[in-house]
Amino acid sequence: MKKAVTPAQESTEVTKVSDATMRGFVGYQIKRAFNVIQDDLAKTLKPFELRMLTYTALVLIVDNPGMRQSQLADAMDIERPNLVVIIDELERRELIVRDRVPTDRRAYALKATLAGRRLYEKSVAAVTAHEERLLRGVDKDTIATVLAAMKAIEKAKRDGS
Amino acid sequence: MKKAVTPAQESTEVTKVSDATMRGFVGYQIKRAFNVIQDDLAKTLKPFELRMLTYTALVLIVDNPGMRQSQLADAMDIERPNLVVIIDELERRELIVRDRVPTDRRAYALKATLAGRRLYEKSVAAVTAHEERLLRGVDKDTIATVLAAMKAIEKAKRDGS
DNA sequence: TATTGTTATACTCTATAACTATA
DNA sequence: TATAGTTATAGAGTATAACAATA
Repeated sequence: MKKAVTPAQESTEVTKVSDATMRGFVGYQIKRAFNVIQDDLAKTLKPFELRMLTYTALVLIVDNPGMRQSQLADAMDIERPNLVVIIDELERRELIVRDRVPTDRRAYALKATLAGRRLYEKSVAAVTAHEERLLRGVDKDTIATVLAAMKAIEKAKRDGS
Repeated sequence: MKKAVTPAQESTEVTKVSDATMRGFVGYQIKRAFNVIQDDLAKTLKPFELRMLTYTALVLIVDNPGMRQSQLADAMDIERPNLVVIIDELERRELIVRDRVPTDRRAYALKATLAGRRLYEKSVAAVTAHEERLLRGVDKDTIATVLAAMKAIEKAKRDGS
């Protein structure tokens, strides 16, 4: 939720910033873009009282009913303890339920309620619109290329460690 | 710094997770890749006692001597108050100095010290190697496409607000 | 009045260790 | 012993309001 640059800051005597050095710093540019996305997404999800993490969890649970928390944490690439509060929040709002798994009483099978599925429908539509807004000016092929590159980065990590 | 998936988690009866729904969620994939980058970068910078933010600030100051804090915050897309602690840390380590601007005694001109420039040289080399490692498997053209897409997302934000 | 840098503060995300109950 | 989920906690990033000094 950053404010726009003020005119006063734009017109100074100092060298225009550093495209030269930072151009090669891919992580820096991805961070900046991610901040923009995260910021706009937060605004988009606010009317639904969801955040990126609660939204992602809800979508994954609706699409994969019966999923366990450890599987969901793995899918979301977050630690189990951090997922607990997310699931707590969705359960408290009665968007999902924790069902005990009969064959393994340690685990929960996560399922969306009707209210959860309804919020899912509305919020997915809003997020789709949000992404179309931010990605206008980026054609379909480019988006596919970006997604492939993001997966390649994840893969490099898996292979390297 | 996530651990690898255990074999036990990989072989379950639950549907393999949801590429179908999440594929369209570009922000989700960028977030995952950014987490990987951030994580690997943190390890890369640890020997230099730098983090992504302190590294970025150091690089920008070395390349743009005389920059003011408000300009740097703007370049880094963070709020002024959050930059203060970053600059404090770099100054405490004597990597940069805050010089009063004679023509505007409210502002500081930020400049790197010799030690700062030396750390810059070493850390930039390490970060370059880190990015080559993570981006092996992504060709030059694709990287250029990704960078252009990231800038387009930033632009969409600027135009939209 | 407005801007630069600052302090204080609060919220979110992330990560680890240690616990419980089950397996 | 190991795993699923939990609790407690700490570190880092981000955002806003309010202040002093200066313009």
